Amino acid sequence: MFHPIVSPVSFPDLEEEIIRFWRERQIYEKSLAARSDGPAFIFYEGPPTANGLPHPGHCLTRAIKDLFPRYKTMRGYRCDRKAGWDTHGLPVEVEVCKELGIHSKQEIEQYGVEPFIHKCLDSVFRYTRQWEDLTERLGFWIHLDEAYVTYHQSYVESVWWALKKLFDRGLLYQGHKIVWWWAQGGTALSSGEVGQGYREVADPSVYVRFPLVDEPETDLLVWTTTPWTLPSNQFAAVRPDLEYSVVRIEGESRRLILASALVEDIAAKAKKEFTVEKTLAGQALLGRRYVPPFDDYYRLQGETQGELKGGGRQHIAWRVVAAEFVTVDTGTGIVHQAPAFGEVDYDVLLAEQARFVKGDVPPLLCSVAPDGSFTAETSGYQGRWVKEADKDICRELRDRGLLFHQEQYLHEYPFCWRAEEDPLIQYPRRSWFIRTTQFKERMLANNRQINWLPEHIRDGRFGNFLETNVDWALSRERYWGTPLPIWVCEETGHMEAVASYDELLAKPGVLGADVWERASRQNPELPEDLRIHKPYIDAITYDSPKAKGARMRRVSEVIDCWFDSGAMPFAQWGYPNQEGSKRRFDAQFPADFISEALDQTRGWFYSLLAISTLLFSEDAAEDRKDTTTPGVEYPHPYRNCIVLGLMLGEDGGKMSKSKRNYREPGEIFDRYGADALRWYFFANQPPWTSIRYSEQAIKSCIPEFLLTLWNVYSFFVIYANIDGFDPGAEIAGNAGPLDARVLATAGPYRPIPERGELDRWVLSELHRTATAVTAQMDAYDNFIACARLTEFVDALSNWYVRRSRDRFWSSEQSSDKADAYWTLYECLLTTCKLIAPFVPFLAEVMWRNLAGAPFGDRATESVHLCSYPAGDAGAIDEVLSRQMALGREIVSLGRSARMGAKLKVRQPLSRVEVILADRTHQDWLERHSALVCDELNVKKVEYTQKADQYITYHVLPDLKRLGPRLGKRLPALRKLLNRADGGKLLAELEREGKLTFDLPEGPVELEGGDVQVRLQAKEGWAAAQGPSCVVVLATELTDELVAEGLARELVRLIQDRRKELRCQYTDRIIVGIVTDSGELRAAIARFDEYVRGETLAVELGFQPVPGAESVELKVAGHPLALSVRVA
RNA sequence: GGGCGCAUAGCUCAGUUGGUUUAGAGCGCGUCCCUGAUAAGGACGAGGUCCGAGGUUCGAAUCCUCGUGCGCCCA
Repeated sequence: MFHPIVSPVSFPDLEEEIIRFWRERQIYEKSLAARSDGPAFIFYEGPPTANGLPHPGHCLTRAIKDLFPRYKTMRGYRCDRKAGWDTHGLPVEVEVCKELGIHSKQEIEQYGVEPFIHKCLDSVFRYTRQWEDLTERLGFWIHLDEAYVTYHQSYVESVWWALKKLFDRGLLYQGHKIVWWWAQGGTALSSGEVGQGYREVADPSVYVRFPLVDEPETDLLVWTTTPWTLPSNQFAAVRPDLEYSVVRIEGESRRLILASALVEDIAAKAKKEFTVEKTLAGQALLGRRYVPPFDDYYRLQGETQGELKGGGRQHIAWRVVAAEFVTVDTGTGIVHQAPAFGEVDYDVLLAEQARFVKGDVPPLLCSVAPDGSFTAETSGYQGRWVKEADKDICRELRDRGLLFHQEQYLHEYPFCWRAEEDPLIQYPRRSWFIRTTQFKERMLANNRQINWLPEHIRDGRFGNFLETNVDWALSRERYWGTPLPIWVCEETGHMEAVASYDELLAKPGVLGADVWERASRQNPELPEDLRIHKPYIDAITYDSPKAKGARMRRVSEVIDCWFDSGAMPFAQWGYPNQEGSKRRFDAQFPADFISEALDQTRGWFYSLLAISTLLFSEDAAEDRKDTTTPGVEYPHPYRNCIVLGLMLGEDGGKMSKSKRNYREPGEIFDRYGADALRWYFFANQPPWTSIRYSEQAIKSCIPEFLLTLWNVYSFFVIYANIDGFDPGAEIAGNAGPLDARVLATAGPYRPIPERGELDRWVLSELHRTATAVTAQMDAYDNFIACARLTEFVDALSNWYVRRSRDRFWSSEQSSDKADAYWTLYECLLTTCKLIAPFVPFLAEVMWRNLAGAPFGDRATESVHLCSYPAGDAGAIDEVLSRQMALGREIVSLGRSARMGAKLKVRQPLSRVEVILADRTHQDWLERHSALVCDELNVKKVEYTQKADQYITYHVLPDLKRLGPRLGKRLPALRKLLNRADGGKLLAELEREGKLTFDLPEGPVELEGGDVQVRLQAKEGWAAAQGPSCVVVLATELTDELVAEGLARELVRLIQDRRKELRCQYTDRIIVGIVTDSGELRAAIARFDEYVRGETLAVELGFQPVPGAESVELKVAGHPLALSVRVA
């Protein structure tokens, strides 16, 4: 006996049961153990941050991350799944600040770094519980209790190991980074924060004269929107290939130089008359020296020259340089360069610095203090907030005759998102960099080997990003993060990187470890891992090897938390410090599969690739002083990467809590279940398209797929139980996975070729589906795989079961009936396995009943422990498949024709004629006439060859074949074929075996394969046409047919009545029909046996049934009173 | 401003290396069927200037260019 199915089904309740089952029986662990000898399929978990609640977007990521490991496991791979948590970084600090009601760094320091760090730690795992619940409820199998955690000492030490490697190879260096700086708060803002604060403001737009040194009567006309940066001017940039003009201004002796393209514009703006004296290329301006508007620096260094690497000497600043970014869209074509206050300006400085020999390089001039006020180097403005000084600077320039023109300029400018009135400024900060640019080509080569899904990521977004690689700005002037493990000698500046806490404590004269020990004694709850964090780690100092008595102190920075996550391939094992980590790392590198959303392109996808390329590339060996880590072939550290689209809210906008445009995951699970959500993710769109959250779409997955399959399963169980179909009794011993081989040992299980066509057909479709799904999943295409599964379940339900229903109902125990059971049983068992990775709960529920109920311990405990059915291509019967499809098409067309003629299916018809475009399968169809008759309720099917009365023939060229052969002659041929009589052409083709046409450029010969025949039904017939045939109905009705139609109508009414009376399936009834219609009475009398048989009526009379309620009804317009009661 | 992607039915989306004739699916809508899978199920139908404009080609939803709109990333 199978367990009876409770109706209506509640998928969420069933799923909860399965979760308990998996947990109690440790099915996940068993699924791993069962493949312990299998090849490895390596999966990396991109660590989420648990300091916020998960939303449906996270469900998508986690569902995809579950799907492929499950699939691969069933395919025999061993797929360990180690969870991970990202715990460091600015978002955590921001959360804590919100909680404390503070925001500047100064306020954090006032609050105290130590308690602040403790708060960060608390915050990190605030929502872990919700994440873990979600993970389990979604059916995401992953080892949560063995998760790697980025703040753990072992993890941090791995990161340190990597950083030390880079440091020792000279790949870690200090430089300046121009950041968006919140001067009032004393902190840099991340790009995300900056993006939030853009507002449109009016800033001064000034055109300033820079007189040339060697031609004092001529000025460069320079444009800027930040007058306060002028005191820090170092260069003026032009584009060498642009044309510049020297112009004389009406009524003035001085001349101006500006881009030719802008002469008219600027003359108009200044309302002056310009006369172009001569033009010259930007190239000719390069190297020309000018006098900057403010001379605090110029006074001291204006004449300073430095030695060039290529030989010769040049002035270090205040001359014209080349820059590609110069445009003539705005400004003057000559751009003021203050490298301290602009990223592109800074790049210009770096390029200049690179030209000079060490010691002579141009310095970075910065006349602004970190608090945004001018320093003493800007006499006259010292102490003033720069933005506020703009006006006075402009006034001074005008007074000194240097301001050529001034206007207002509307543009987007960032403000601090926490202090709306504070504009941000670009400002240079000392920062640590990783020399990734040196590895650009290797990263690109590595990237080329990665299988990106979708493909365009490789050369598109990600490839482009790598092409424009800049050195990784690693350090952050923050508190909660992996401390940069570099100690500096306070006297000599000598630096050392440290790779572990023990290594640090082993340094000579080490001091300060007691700070942690004291804190730990005071508060024993603090995890040991904190000792490697700020502020405790900062307290640790040791003797400098370079200067007696001097101390080595740690730099103050922490690192970018993207480096943390990018280090996970080795850091998750604590490599190389932890016991056994080398073995684990080697065995789990590189990953076969990772997946995250598109926003990780510059995040995790990059950090993984960059770190791996720098540390582990085969050809990186030349840059390494040691060879302890073996080089690895590309690609690494991941081979296949599905880049998920972003998930949008119900309204198409960003998912947002306040807009309530999505539902909490927990609620989705309770209403529809995890399988519905998973199927919605997998089956509704390729994973890389952006996906709009749609509750309706999630809901509709249930009837579209889950419930359809469930109904087939339910149908099977109901009748198997009624009939006593018991596979457990027919199969001896261990039944294991109940695959075809095991089923074949059952006595009544007949070899497939001996079974009926419908059985052979559905089993062929089953193998076709399994083969296709496996191929698609191997190619990481879950969407197409799901489409195949949907098609199969539809075919199983709406064709196989529907066509087989009476076989299950028949009362005799025939071999045909047994075939039906064994066929459907096999289909359901295999389908369970096929859908298991996608909808693991439903698959398990069905498996536990279909296999577990009859076999108990003799069957595999869980469907997830079974092997995935890869399908047998040899078991696919293409011919039968085509034949059945034709049969279904004929039926469909027949119904369409009935619709057109308004002849309901209940009205029997005498005949249907089918005209096939291609008669290859006509014999087969003729042998299956019964099927068509039954479906269409007709007495006879005829396959007509000469059907000129019903249809016209069109002979069409097979374009794919003829296109390449005929080329430009094709349109003429098409015209000819179009005009010709199709019937005659066909006759000729049949007679001659070929068709010959005279085209303008010579004759053309076509054979049968070059043309396709299309049929078109003529007007005036109850006909319908499809791609391969036309179906024509005989519409004339005899009295006999009408009577039978009436009888069928009556049967329906009686069945309705049975249902209203809540009759059991097996109840016999007594029926009375009172009617004045002679026609109806005649029909009943004529089809008495039929009506009684269908309705299980033991009596069928024309009198009211005593004791039964009589209901007034109509059949085809004939009124009647119907009384029914159980016999 | 730059890069990447997207634009197909009322809605959500497919559309495989270009193949013209009838461009598909689901939902929704309309008409109907079935009533022994039954608080289900099914059939049929209507609905499209494939964003716009050029181009390549015998042939373009598909390839190219430009434009428009939207999204993401970066400035």
